[in-house]
Amino acid sequence: MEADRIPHHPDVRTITLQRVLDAIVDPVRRSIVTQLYGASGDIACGGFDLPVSKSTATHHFRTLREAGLIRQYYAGTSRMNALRRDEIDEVFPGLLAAVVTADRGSRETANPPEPTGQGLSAAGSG
Amino acid sequence: MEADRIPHHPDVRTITLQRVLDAIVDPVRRSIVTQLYGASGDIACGGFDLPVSKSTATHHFRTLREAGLIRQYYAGTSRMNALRRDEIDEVFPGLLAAVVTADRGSRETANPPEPTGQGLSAAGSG
DNA sequence: ATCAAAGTACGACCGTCGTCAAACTTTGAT
DNA sequence: ATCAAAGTTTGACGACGGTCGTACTTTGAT
Repeated sequence: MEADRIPHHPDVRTITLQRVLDAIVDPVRRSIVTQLYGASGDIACGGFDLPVSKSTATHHFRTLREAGLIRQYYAGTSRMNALRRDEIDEVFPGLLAAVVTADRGSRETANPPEPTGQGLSAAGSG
Repeated sequence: MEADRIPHHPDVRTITLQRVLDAIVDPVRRSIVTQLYGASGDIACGGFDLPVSKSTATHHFRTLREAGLIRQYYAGTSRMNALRRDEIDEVFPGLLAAVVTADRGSRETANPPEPTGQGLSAAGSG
């Protein structure tokens, strides 16, 4: 049956700052949020670049959903993820934008991918 | 000796988003930040309203300091705490403001002090 | 009907973190 | 010199959470 295929999503009024922070404090989950924030549309669970196993990823998506940060729905066998951007911004103005902006900046300087190479292509940092 | 009385403070350039979020995700520490944000000046460790023991408070202040969120200095036997507001806003624009704003709103609706009687009288329970 | 793909659910493991009490240090007042 | 106030340090404890592998479910294609 497809009963539990419609997971529970918290109402926007029941979203708490504590849960939102608990969600985005994890680097994997924050990466998911950042990827969704910059994407043009929704993304399937398998469409993210994540350094964890599938079962762990499921755990993270569930945490994000229960915190109220994402909305999940099925499309075939794929589970799509949508960022609840406007709703979050309604209850916590500026929070998501500030975190995503900070996160993007952090990833620039955090993953120095061994510039051993001679690649001059787009080495622009700044 | 007063050597270790000058605790280490990270340079603003070494402040990371991960540490900042790890710091403010804890409700006690976030409360400290919020109180500092709304204060007119610096506050001694003992000047905060915190629901934990002194040793635990020390631990939280240290975490905040090492994350780069506060600056600590002595004034007699009291250790003063200053929010590194401008510096944080420089590296993570809007983050502190968004979190503090959200936190204030949360505390409003988080401690419903038994609104049983819609009385205008402050039902002080403490 | 069969099979592969995409996720989920369930335990288990283990490190981290928040918590406290007790002992200690430094400072300032008497 | 003595004492109190303000924090710190240390060690211990317990809970929570991120991780994985395995088994399972649902869907869509053959």
